[in-house]
Amino acid sequence: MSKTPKRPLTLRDVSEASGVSEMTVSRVLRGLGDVSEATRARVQEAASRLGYVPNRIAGALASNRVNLVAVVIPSLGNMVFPEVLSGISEGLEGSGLQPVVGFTDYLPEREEKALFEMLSWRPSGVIVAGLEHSEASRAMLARAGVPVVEIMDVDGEAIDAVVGISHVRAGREMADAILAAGYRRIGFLGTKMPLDYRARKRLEGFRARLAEAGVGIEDQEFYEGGSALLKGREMTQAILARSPDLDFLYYSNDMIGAGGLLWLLGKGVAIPDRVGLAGFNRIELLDGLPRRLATMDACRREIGLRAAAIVAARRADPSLPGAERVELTPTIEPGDTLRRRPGAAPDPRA
Amino acid sequence: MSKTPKRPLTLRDVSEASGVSEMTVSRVLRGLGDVSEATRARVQEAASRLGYVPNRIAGALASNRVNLVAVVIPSLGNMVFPEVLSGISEGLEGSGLQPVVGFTDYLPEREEKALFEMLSWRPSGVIVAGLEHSEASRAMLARAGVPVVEIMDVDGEAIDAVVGISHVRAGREMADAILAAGYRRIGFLGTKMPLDYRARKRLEGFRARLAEAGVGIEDQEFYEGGSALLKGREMTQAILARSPDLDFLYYSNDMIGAGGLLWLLGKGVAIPDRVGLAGFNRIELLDGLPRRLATMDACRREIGLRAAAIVAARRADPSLPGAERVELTPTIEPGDTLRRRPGAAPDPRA
DNA sequence: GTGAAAGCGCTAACAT
DNA sequence: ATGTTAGCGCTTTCAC
Repeated sequence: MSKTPKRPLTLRDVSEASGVSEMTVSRVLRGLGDVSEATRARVQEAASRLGYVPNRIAGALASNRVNLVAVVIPSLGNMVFPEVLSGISEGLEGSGLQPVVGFTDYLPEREEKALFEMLSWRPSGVIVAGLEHSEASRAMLARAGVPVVEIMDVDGEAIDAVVGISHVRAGREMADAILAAGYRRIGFLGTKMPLDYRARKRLEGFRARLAEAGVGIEDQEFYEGGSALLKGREMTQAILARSPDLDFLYYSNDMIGAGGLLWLLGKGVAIPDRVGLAGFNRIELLDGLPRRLATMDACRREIGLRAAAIVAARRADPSLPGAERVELTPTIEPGDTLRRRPGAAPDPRA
Repeated sequence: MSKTPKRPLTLRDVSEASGVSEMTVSRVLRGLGDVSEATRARVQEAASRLGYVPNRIAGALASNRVNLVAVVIPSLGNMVFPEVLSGISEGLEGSGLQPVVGFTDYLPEREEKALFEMLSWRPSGVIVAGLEHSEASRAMLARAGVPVVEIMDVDGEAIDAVVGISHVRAGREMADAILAAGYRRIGFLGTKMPLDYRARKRLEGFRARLAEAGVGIEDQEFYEGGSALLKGREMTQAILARSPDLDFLYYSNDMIGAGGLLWLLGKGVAIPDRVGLAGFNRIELLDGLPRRLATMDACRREIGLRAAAIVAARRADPSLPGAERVELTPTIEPGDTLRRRPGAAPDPRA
C-alpha cells in the first residue's frame, strides 16, 4: 500500500484524484444521468481505486433523505421475529431501503428508548410490533412524519398503517376447532409475560368462545424464562398430575406445545384420543417431530412482506393516503394432535 | 393538539420555546455539565413539551461521532446468531453504543454490500462474523479507521481484533471424545453450504484427528434448506439404511442432531450403545429432548459480550493498541448419547 | 454536460 | 454559566 490515511476519504479526494468537480463526482456516484461516459468512467475508476465509501451522514443531512427503515420488535428469542424480519428484508428489496432493528424485550420503556434512538436517525419509515405503546411512544410515532406500520396484531387502534392478524379471533377459532372435535375438559399452558398482549388476546378470545359453549378452562399453567421445550414438558407433567381428567391442552406457542407432545409420547399417552394438543405459530420445528402438533399459522413472513411494501410504496409516492389496514387470516392446521370426529362439525375453513 | 408541524423540530425550536441559546440547549440535551439548574429545567421542559427528537445525522456530522456499531452476520435462521447478538447488546450496555445489524446469507457479495452500507454511516466499530472475506471487504474494513472485531472463529488471519473459538480444534476434540468412547465406524451429517467455513473447519479437524487414529469417516450425508429437525430425521434414516454398521453419527449442528436423536428413539435404537450421537452448538432446545444430545458449547453469548467489550473499550480510549485476540475454549458435554467406557481414556478437559 | 454557492442541523472551539 | 462563529461532507439550486 502506498499510504494509509487515517482520515476517511471524501468526495473531494475523489474529485482531486479524477480531476472532476465534486458535484460531478457526486452525480456519477449516485448514478444520475447527464454525465458523459468518459467522465463517468474516470470517476468510477478513481473512486474504486481509492476505496471511497460515501459519507451517508453528510448525504442524508444535505438531502433530507435516509434509506433506513426502523424496525422495533420485542426480541429474537422465540422464532417468530426472525421470520418477520426476513419478510421485511425481502419486501424492501429493490426499494433501496435498509432495515435497522431495535429490541424492546417486551418492556414499554425499552420500546420508548429504541424508538427515540431510531427516530433520531430520521428513518424513512417505522415498523413496530404491536398496537400497545406508551403515551410518549405514540406521540413520537405520530409526529415522526414518516409512515408508521404497526405489525402482528390488528385488535386495537392503529397510529397509521397496520398489518397483522386478529389474535382474539385466532383464539376463538382454535376454541371452535377444539370444541368441534369433541374435547370438553380443557387446560391452558402459556407464558407469564403480562406484556405479551398478543398471547393475552388469544387466551381472551379462546376463553370467551369456550364460555359461549358453556365450557371453562379447567386448569392452567404458566412459565417464564428457560428452554421453552423443557418448560413445555414440565408444565405438561405438572398440569396433568394436578388435573388428570383434562382431555385437551392448548399451548400459547408451538415450542412449549412441542415439549408437551414429546413428553406425552414418551409416557405412551394416546394422542389425540386420550388428550388432544394445539399450539400457535406454525414453527418449522414442528415438521421434524414424531407427530404434527395442531397449530395455527401466524403469517409472520407475509406480515413482514406487506409491512415493508407499505413503507416502500409510500416512500416512492408520498401522496398516498396512508392508514392502510391489512388483516391476514391465519389457518388452523389440525396436524395429528386434534381428533377428527366423523360426526363433528366440519371445519368452516375446510 | 394545537398544531401539527410536518417539519421535524430542530434545536432552534427548543431554543426559541425556552428562551435559551441553541448552544446551551444542546448542552442540556447532551447532559453536559456547566449549566445552571434553572436553565436545565427550562430546557428540559420545553424539549419534552414539544416532543423534540434530536437529529443524530446533524449531530454526527458535526461531532464526527456515531453511537452505532455495525454487526454483520450470516442470518438469524439457525439459533446461533440471536444469542451472539444478545451478548453484543449486553456488552454494549452502558457504553452508549447501539448495534445495527446487517445480514449476508453466507454470500460474500452480500457481505460486501452490507459492509459498504454500514460503513457509509461511519459506525464506531464493526463486528463481523468469520475471517473469510472478499478482497474488497477486507480492504474496506482495514481502511475503516474504527475497531474491527471478527467473531466466531480464530482459525485464520484477522484484520484487527478477533474473538471466537477454534473450530478445527472443536472438530478434533470431538473426534478425540468419540474415539475415547470406543466408537470406530463413524458417519458425518452436515449442511451443503460450501461457504459455511466454520462447519467446514470442524469437519476438517474432525477428519484429521480420526485419520491420525487410523479411522475414516465411513459415510456422509448433506442437506440444504428446510426444517433442520426434519432433515436430521431424514438424513439419519438415509445414512443408516445405506450404512447400517455405523456406530456413531456426528452432526454438524444440534438441530439436525436432535432430529436424528428423535428418529432413533422412535425406532427403539439403543443409544448410546448401538449408536452414539453428537452435535454442535449447545442449543437450548436440547434441554427439552428425551435424551441429552452430546454437544459442544460454541460460547456464542460470550463471544458477543467480549466483542462488544473490545469495541466499547477502544472507543472510550482510542489509544489502545488493538488487534486483540480472544480464543474461547468450548467444552464437550457428553449428555446421554456418548457412551462412557470405564476403561476408556479420560477426557483431558475433565 | 459541468461547476459554484449556499446550507442541511448540529457541535467544537473559542469567546465572554 | 452562556453565547458566537465556523464548518462537518454532502446535495440542492441555479448558472453557464
